[in-house]
Amino acid sequence: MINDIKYVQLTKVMKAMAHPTRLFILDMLNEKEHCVCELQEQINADMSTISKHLSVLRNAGLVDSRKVNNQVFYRLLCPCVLDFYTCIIKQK
Amino acid sequence: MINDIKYVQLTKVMKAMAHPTRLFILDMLNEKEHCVCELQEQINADMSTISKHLSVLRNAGLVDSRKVNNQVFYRLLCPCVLDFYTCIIKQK
DNA sequence: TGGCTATTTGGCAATATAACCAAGTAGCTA
DNA sequence: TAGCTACTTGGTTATATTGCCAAATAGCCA
Repeated sequence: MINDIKYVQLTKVMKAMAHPTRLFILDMLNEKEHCVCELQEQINADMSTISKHLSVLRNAGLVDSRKVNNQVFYRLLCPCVLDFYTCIIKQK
Repeated sequence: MINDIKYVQLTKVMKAMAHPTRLFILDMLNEKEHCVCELQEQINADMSTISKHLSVLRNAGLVDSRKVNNQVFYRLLCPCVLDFYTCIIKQK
């Protein structure tokens, strides 16, 4: 019951979103795709830290990436996750 | 920007939901309010563990509780969070 | 009051997460 | 090829989360 695929998958997505930097990245990617260095301009952290956050999001299936020359562009796969923002904020 | 109240609150809610047992509890509470011992019947864990999960959910503002005699009944405050389930599952 | 049930809290050990630095890889461009 | 830029990966340390047991609290009921 509690070990249903459903809960395992949902937990993975929730964990991926349970960090302010990653929520911020999702917001940025909702607007348009961005490369890692564009994300870094807005986020005060080491590029390796941002790269690791991105790989958490990708493992959860929330984003995808494509390489263009020596840059890597990330895009949001699941814009529905952002509807959640308004749902939560409204409650407060 | 990244330290906006928005992201802090959202992160709190996401962290609260980022555990299979807590997602399962939210599902159970969506059906109707339940006391801790009813939850325990469905969850293979120590009651103290379940109680701690419930306090995480309460701190995030997702559930509320009321005492009836020597039982404590929990109810879902924010049913909108469950819409998220279908959003995610649909993607897969 | 004493004992029972339901629940919460404290403490601890195991595990997971996060951030940085350093080093590695890949694709330019000179 | 050498050096540069963009990014990822490995390693380490600090911090947070989880789950159990034991003990505390609260409300019955005899």
